[in-house]
Amino acid sequence: MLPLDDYVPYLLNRAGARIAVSFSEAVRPMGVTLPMWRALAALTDRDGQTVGELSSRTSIEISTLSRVLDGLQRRKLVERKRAEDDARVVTLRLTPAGRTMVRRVMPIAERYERVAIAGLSSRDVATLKRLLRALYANMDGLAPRP
Amino acid sequence: MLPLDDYVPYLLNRAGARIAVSFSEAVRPMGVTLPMWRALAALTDRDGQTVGELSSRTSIEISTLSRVLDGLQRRKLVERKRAEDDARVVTLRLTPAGRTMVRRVMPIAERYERVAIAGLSSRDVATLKRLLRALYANMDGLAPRP
DNA sequence: GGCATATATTTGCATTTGCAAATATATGCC
DNA sequence: GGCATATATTTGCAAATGCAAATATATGCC
Repeated sequence: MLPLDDYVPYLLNRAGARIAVSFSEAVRPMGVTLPMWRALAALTDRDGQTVGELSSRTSIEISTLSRVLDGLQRRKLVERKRAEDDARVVTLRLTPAGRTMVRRVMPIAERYERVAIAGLSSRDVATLKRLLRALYANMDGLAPRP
Repeated sequence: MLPLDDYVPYLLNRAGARIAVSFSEAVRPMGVTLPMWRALAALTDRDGQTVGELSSRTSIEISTLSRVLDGLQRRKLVERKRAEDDARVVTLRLTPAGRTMVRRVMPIAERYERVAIAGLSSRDVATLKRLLRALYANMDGLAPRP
């Protein structure tokens, strides 16, 4: 039997959790949480996503995301608007303040990326990203059925 | 600026969270949660650890772990005992029922390991483990100061 | 057009979490 | 030995989470 710290799922969660805790602490002074940052970053990638799209993209559970959006909206970083073509969906847009916040937090995110991969060759980094995507995809079939 | 899904911290959390959710679901019928399983597995590696040791080893926050242990003790899978030499610490031991539970859950854990790394060469798996350990170590300096 | 069914989002509620305070014991110093 | 300080664990409490139910809107069929 493998010791706990030879299991990929454990190693993965352990590393992920540590980075998450550390990054959260770093951005707290700016008044954003990690899920908030994920939402802001994903909206920077593509503005005007719906709540459902953003949920898939960020892997934030949709009811949790709804409340994260409450916070972002209250702080006027994000705008919610019922879509014109399909009023079941709500589209999300960064406000100018939201974009400013992204510009302020981005350097921290980049610093954490750099710290995380410090000492790894760029080849290693490429491999790591590839493997993490593969792992995620591998779990597709086993995810809770909708 | 990188899109969200090129950031290592994001890829890491995403993959880790998906495996965690899926595994949790798989072991729920046996009445164990993921943190419970981690504790049981770590105690299988080495019996008689203290609560603090187990907390570091599993990366479960110590007050959370204390409550996880409440559950494991209530279900008679783990025994708590004040250490004889230093009565500040509590040592933890698997009961026979605890060992039985480990034997029952182990195949599921092994299946998840296999599914996670499906399609990866054994070289890739070795690389992945090495990189995940490196990442974890890299965050050492940035972790919240004690 | 009106009703039944489908999809998207939010809200209610119970559970889990983590920090900080409380408790228990140990060690060092007088 | 007794008190001050240090270490280990548990408990109180508030915040975050996820599931399921409630709400809002759409679509298909008659």
